[in-house]
Amino acid sequence: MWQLSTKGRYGTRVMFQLALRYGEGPILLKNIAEAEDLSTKYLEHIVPLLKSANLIQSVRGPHGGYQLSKPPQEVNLKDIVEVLEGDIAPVDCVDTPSVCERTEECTARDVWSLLEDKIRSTLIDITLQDMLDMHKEKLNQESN
Amino acid sequence: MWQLSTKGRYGTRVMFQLALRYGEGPILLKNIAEAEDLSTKYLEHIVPLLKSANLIQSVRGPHGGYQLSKPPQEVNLKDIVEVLEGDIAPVDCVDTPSVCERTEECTARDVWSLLEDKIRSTLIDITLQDMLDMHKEKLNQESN
DNA sequence: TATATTTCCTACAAGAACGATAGGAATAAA
DNA sequence: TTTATTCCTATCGTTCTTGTAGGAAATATA
Repeated sequence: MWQLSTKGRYGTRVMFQLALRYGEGPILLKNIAEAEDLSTKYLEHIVPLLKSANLIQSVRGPHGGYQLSKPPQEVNLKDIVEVLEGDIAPVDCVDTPSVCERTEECTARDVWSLLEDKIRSTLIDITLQDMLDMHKEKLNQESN
Repeated sequence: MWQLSTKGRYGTRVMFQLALRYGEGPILLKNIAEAEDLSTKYLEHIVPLLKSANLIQSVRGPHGGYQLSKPPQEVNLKDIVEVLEGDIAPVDCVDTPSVCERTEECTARDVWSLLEDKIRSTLIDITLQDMLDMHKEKLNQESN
């Protein structure tokens, strides 16, 4: 396929929820799961990826939870997707030429490389703050 | 994952080979497989997708094979990838809102939709003729 | 210190997708 | 009638996906 797995999809939504509540201290994973209608137990499987990339911090025990390591305007989607899904490139040979002997002569690889550049720059251009702004804009339009 | 399957990768390379030999009549699948170092038997599984989308035509029996339905400059990568991999969108809910009840309020979906637009326009912009040109350019550079 | 709360870690598992291989039917040229 | 080729269907092992489950470790609070 050509699609994000639940890691990428759910993980992004977790980051969005943490951005919504940035500055409020640690947020319970249970609350995030409820807000996004996801399984807490499954999120426990995904969240460590975000933590190991230092995108979020955790606090254990009562009053614990998760919070962003950096303010929303300093976190972009490329960072998030990359840690959740692996390389951005649509084919392995773009980032890891050694997987195929034909990489040098392969014109197909060249176009996938072009595509990767576009995807990467698009994702870099979107920060969590942008998502917050989009969210706020949506709420405003609803009330009109 | 977030990557093209062999359908998308091999299928694109088949289209490239057919573009290389456009106008020469039907090309044997066996020859394409050899040129791209792929399994003929496996390509037999992929090629029908291209045919059902009318991107290529087939001729059965001796002197048979496959050829492009349209000249290389009229075939773009979006057409190819879409028929091989399905929807271009990185998540189902962008093209098929009914898969999730949260589509209207979901800001994550909004950004995936932005991403789809970029991917789609990038792929539309690249034709098989562009790939032929890139290939030719490469050969020229080699000989210098 | 005891308890409750929360993250963290590991194992398990059903189902789907992936990446083929295999055999033969249908078609058509020579 | 033979041969070349596409076409169709079945099968198969492996990996990935999408979870569930149970408990260990850490820590705030009473």
